[in-house]
Amino acid sequence: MNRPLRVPRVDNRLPMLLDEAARLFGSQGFAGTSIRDIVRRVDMLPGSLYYHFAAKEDLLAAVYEEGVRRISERVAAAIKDQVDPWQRVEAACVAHLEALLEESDYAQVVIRVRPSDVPAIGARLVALRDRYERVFVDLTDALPLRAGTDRRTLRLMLLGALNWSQTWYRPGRDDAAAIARGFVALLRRPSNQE
Amino acid sequence: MNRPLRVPRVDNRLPMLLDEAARLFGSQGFAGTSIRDIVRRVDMLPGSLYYHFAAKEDLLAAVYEEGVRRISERVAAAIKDQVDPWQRVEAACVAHLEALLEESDYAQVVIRVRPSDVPAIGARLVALRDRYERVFVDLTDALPLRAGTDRRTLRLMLLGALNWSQTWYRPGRDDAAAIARGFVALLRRPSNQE
DNA sequence: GGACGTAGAAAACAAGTGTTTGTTTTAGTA
DNA sequence: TACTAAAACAAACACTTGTTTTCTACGTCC
Repeated sequence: MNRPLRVPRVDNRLPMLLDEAARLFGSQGFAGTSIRDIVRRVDMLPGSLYYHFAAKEDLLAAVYEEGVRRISERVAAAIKDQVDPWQRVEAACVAHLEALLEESDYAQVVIRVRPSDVPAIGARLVALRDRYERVFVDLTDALPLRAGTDRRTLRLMLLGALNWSQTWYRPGRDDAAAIARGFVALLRRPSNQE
Repeated sequence: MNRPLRVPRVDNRLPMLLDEAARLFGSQGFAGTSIRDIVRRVDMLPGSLYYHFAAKEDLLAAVYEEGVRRISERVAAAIKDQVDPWQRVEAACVAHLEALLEESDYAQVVIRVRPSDVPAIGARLVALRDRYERVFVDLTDALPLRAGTDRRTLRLMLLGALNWSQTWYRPGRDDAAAIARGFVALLRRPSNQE
């Protein structure tokens, strides 16, 4: 009979390890971050990481998965109370961007790291990201749009603009929620004057 | 009297070297590409690269600069004949995206590589990119928009959506020009039905 | 109290990294 | 023919990379 109860030790540094990995993968990318970079701040030796993960890629997969979990959670909580389709989209975008820019290193990894950069687990990462973005498919499908408007294009434009903001956003100067609302407003209200 | 004319050799492989560097930096990033990766396909030895460039970063700088030059050229040619502000923006976006997705490996590098990933030349890269994007500042400033519309937000949204398309675009399935026109149309015409 | 799983330390491994150094080949010039 | 610069070769440099192996302290459970 196998043992269902595994008792973790109190001095377990795995959480710290994941946090640091998220911080570095998110800011320097996968190839730009070495295992020694990660373990250094956790006061661990390089080899010790391999007790928790079989390979560097698996560490990334764990961080990436946690990142998807955290964004999904934030977005789900944000749209829960909204009923108006446009307000639901706006709430989701604000939550997405706040998680991405101001809250979680884990979320940054999801946006920053390209699955194609890590062939060994690329398919897994794509599946995770697709599963998350399905929320936005539903949200944009519910929008009352003029006939002929391409909903896929609208969704790709919105998510693209949000995700790219990671490259120019500077904390203090910019405000994540304001940016997200600004993008949604541009799609919702006409900008032209014809 | 010294000789201003230096005759380059005919078997000079520098152009091939730059092409290959652009291809790899664009598809695998800076840290993800080794010097041996680059020189291999050009039938060169690692050390020979250092006759042309003092460091790996300088090779990237050369590729990046050429990338900016190529996109700028394409965009300038595209807007030259247009007079209507919205059509100028559309032409610029189509040219930007076609260069980025279908034409030039060099252009991909400009979008793919983050200046912060290469601290040694980061400031130079930022300056180059800023200089290019100034075209879009002028283009969006000329748009006839309703009072109160934030032009910076509009520009960041447009460029962000375009640049991010690099992550999901697949040749054959997608069409760069159509994507660009779709994005511009969403900003130009109202999508809602209020 | 012996067995066992946890969470690492310690040290090394082979392969790969950017780079340097001395030398060679090629070709135009005086 | 002698000289010089261009462009690369050949081989190594010191260091970093991801990973493996062996050993050890600690707590839990029968």
